[in-house]
Amino acid sequence: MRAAAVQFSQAEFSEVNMEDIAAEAGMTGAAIYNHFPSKDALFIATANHMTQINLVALKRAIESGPTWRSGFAAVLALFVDDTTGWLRYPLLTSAVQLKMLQNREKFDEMLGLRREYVAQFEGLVSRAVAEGDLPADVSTNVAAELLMGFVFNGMGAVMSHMRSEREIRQIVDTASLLLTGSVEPALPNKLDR
Amino acid sequence: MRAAAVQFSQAEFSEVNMEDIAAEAGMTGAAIYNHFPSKDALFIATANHMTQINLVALKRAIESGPTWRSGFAAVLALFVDDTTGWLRYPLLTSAVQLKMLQNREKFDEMLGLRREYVAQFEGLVSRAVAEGDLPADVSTNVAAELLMGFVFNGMGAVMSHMRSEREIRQIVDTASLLLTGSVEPALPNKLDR
DNA sequence: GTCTATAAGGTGATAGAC
DNA sequence: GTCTATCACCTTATAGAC
Repeated sequence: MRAAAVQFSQAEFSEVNMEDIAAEAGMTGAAIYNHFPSKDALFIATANHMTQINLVALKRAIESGPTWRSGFAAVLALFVDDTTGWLRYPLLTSAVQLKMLQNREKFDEMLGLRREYVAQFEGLVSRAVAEGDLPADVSTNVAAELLMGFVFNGMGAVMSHMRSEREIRQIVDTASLLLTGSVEPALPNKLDR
Repeated sequence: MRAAAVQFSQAEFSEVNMEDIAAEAGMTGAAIYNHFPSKDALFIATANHMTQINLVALKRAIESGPTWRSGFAAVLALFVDDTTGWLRYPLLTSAVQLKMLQNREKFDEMLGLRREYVAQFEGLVSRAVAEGDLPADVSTNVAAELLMGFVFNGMGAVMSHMRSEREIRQIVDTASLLLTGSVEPALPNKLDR
């Protein structure tokens, strides 16, 4: 699945062939079929694995801060260290979204995970409203979808162009500035190390 | 090119075949080769066309407002009416970015256009600094890349899930709220109608 | 400028030996 | 569980009639 993630994050689904993935994993294409019944199944298993692992980190980060700002800063901080080892595949994340829209049946588990992501961001938005940083009449769902899109798709797109550690830290700090109005250090995360 | 844009915005490059595009345009696959020498060339021509048209609208929108907030609001307002007719292809935009990263030589014209987009957003950021809404030590380039990513990739991803006119208006208003702190009506644009 | 027919090349998946 | 060999299918692109 790691080899698949690497390949699927560098080219679109149809352009990645089983030989490429197998080579990355040190075997031949046919051997993959001892572990996954099809290319589709490998893609879905990999995407679900990545999404599940990152969901746990997302939940912990959001719960870690006393204010919505610090919680959100902790979410952004995940990308600096790639805490889970599965956060640096933004193009794979986009590919999953595209295929999910095209084929909702095959991606029912992914759709459930996506709803959990949105729920996490909805919690963040609710806290921002309670703390007086967003008006009470904001649509919690739309604001949550947007925050999630800003982080995973927007920031992800920028990180595709700028990949050095220094640049990623700058991207994260600037995103925090644009979205929360300040660069708040993600203290709880740092204590984890 | 319109037919190609429709198809390329609904599935990834390799999953769209020439017959699909031709059918959308009312011909057979072979006929396309009287207009474009290859599938790649058709994709690039379509992407460049879309990008150029939207760049003109982006420039006008950014220049239209007295403050950076109103300029940015005008940019967001473009998506409500799809002023150019070429703004509702967010998945095509993402696909272009992926292929551009993979094959920089073939996309040299697109890379030039992308730099012009960034320059437009850099102007917006500079004005925000001058107006005291962003600190002077912000990286103009990174902030501009992020704003662009938030709008085209972040908001685009949300619009892929919510496509009704009402939802798009709500997405745009909420994005304005999250990124500028207020929902500012894009007056100059409205006067254009 | 569009069509039908087809060549040429690549890929997912399977069979069967080890 | 991995390999080699191969099948079956699909797609881009071209040839040549109209």
